[in-house]
Amino acid sequence: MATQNLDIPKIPEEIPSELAGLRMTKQRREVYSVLLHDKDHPTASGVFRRVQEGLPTISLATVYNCLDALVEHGLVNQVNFDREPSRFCVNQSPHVHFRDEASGVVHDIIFKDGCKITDLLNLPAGTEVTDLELTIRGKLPKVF
Amino acid sequence: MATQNLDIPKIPEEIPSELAGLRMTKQRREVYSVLLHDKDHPTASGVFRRVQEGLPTISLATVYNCLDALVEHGLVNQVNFDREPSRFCVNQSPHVHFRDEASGVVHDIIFKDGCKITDLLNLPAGTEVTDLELTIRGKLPKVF
DNA sequence: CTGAAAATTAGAATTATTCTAACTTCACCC
DNA sequence: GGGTGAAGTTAGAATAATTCTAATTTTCAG
Repeated sequence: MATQNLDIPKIPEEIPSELAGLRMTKQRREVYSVLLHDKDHPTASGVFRRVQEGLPTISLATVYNCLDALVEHGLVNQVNFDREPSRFCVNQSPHVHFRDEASGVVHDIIFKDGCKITDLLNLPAGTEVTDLELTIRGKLPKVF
Repeated sequence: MATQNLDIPKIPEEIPSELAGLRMTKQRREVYSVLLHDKDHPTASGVFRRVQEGLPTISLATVYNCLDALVEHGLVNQVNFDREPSRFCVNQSPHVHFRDEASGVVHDIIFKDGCKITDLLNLPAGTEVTDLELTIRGKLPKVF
């Protein structure tokens, strides 16, 4: 099942030796780099396959470790659709994930300016939201 | 003397023999009944444990089958938090799931009147939304 | 350089879920 | 009621994403 992104990504030339307090080992750098280049929400195995091209000796466990570390430090988002394998994308401006049922493609959807989802909800006053995940399934219009 | 109340059905006396086009076998009825009674988003194993009290011979596979059937027919919602085991609740008015990080408890949160989440999103005009899942993590205020 | 801490690795273990194949129950028709 | 085919249930095996373990390698501070 392929995925793709509606936005055109910009790729930083160089990843520094430390990011967000996370030491950038060559494995982590390669994993992060794969996600920066291919913004199509790959699974851990997908990342593994691509990273192997540059680092043939890397292990799947390391890919999981690296993804965990990157997610932990806020550099990467972990996206879950139902119980399917987790998918990963670089963390950008807040966005939600839309899966087109016809093609299976996952698109990033951004909010309209100034819109906050929690404004719509009857949350108790004073509730502190630390994380929020919205996934949508549907059909895109013909033109897409 | 034999006990006399073994086949008296639990809680909602009148779950009909068919619901939403789904034949209500005694296993499905019991699973549904558990979810109607305990609205705390149990996992499949949790449902299994509770259903066993009334139907000691039921198998875990059947619980999964029943939950699938109930979800398929729109009577039950399947809720996924990250990669944790799926949780289940009876389908009611549209709501989102809030997990309190302090207690781990999952709360149902309803929308404010007239609010539609898709109004906030830059979806291509004409996009048809078939399903939508919003999960939130956070901390409730002290008073809760 | 050296020792400790952190990271990586291969493979085993875990676990929620699905599959399989045999058995049972059900609904319908005679 | 009894026969029949479909639907549902069951126990146990299989699957697969992820995590764990224990051993090795790399990194960094002193």
